[in-house]
Amino acid sequence: MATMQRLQNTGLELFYAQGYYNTSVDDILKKLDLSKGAFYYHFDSKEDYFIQIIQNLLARKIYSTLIEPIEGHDNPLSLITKCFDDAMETAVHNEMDYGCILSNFLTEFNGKNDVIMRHLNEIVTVWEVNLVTTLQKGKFNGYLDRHVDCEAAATFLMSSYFGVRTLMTSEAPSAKKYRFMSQLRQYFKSIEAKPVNF
Amino acid sequence: MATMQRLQNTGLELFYAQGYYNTSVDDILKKLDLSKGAFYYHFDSKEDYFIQIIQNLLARKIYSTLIEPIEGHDNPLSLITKCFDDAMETAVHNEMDYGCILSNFLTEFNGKNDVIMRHLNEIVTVWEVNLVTTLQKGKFNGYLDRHVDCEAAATFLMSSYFGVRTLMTSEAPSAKKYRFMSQLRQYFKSIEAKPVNF
DNA sequence: CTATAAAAAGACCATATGGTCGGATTTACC
DNA sequence: GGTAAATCCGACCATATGGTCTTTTTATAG
Repeated sequence: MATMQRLQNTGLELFYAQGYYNTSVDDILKKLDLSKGAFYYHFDSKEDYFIQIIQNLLARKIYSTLIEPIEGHDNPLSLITKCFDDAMETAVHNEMDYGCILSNFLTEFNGKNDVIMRHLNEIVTVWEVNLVTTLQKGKFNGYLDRHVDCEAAATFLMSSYFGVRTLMTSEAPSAKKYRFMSQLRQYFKSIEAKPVNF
Repeated sequence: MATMQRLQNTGLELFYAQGYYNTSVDDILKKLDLSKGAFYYHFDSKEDYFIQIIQNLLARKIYSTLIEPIEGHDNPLSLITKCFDDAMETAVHNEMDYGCILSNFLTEFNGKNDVIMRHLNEIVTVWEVNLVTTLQKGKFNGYLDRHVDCEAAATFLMSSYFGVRTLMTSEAPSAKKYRFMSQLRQYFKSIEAKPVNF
């Protein structure tokens, strides 16, 4: 694999596990047995490096785990349920889980680096737009109650997902997942299309 | 005010705004116009310093904003609604909001410092226990449907609150708050006690 | 084989960091 | 006023950090 790819992959790994500010360029170089020269040949700075990681790896990761799985013409509530369930199951089985990578970086860079924040927010927006669209389509197709505010539902879903991933990192992730999912279904039941009365 | 108090207050401020790893002891000292000697006279290390801040300031802060407001014999769903609304309103009006301080530190220290994580998790547990107790009492008093899983509801509430505070930091906090609250009420409607059929 | 450019090495630099330590200064108390 | 303890100062240290620069290696085309 090309050096540039290895650098980005290992960078994302370490930044996710240890945080951006708590991970030095030397840490990454040591892990790959590379030199400073190799690094600064491919990237202008640590910040430039991270931005490329965001665009090349993080964006795709979020897309493949949170966006693509909810596309389709089925009941969006079922798709979202399965999507969240799968994502959390991966986290549970990952002995070293550090929460939702996107949420973590949002927390780390908020108020500290506007450039990086813009890139992260772009990803958040893509997710949000996709969620809203999916919910609206679901409403149109008769899966959701027609009174549902899809923007609000999307915000609520994103919030709860970010939060539960944070909570899961501290204690009893499996129990947290189970409890979360049960209440997510409860919430979904309250916004799904009501059977028509004859 | 005593030097030790000033150090702790300013420390919490800066750690919240910039993160623990991204804030140096010198940063805090400069802001207070104090010297290294003063700092290391009162604290053994940066870590010891932070732990004292957690116990003296963070724990109280969480208690006064998230725990104490939901104590009482009224409808717990109303109390929680008002508590979250107030907390988020404070965040909205704070031009420089960095999210839920507890959630942020959980994210920053997860997998990096077990000692600090234990202290943070203790606070999380206190909050959780209080939420569960309040909900159970509410069920006993006929405010909640008798089928509600109170542990699950507490997890769901904590998750969504952590998450929405993170989301609010990135864009349109006021809109996010409004949307979140509307869906929180929706969820609450689905777990409140159902009127009895005659 | 050689010329050329891409890729990588690694010594070096300025600055920042957490932490130490001997001494100065302030405070409390007799 | 004198004394001892509490408080604070700031120079100093070892190490770490992001980044630069020159040199060497590697690959590739003619």
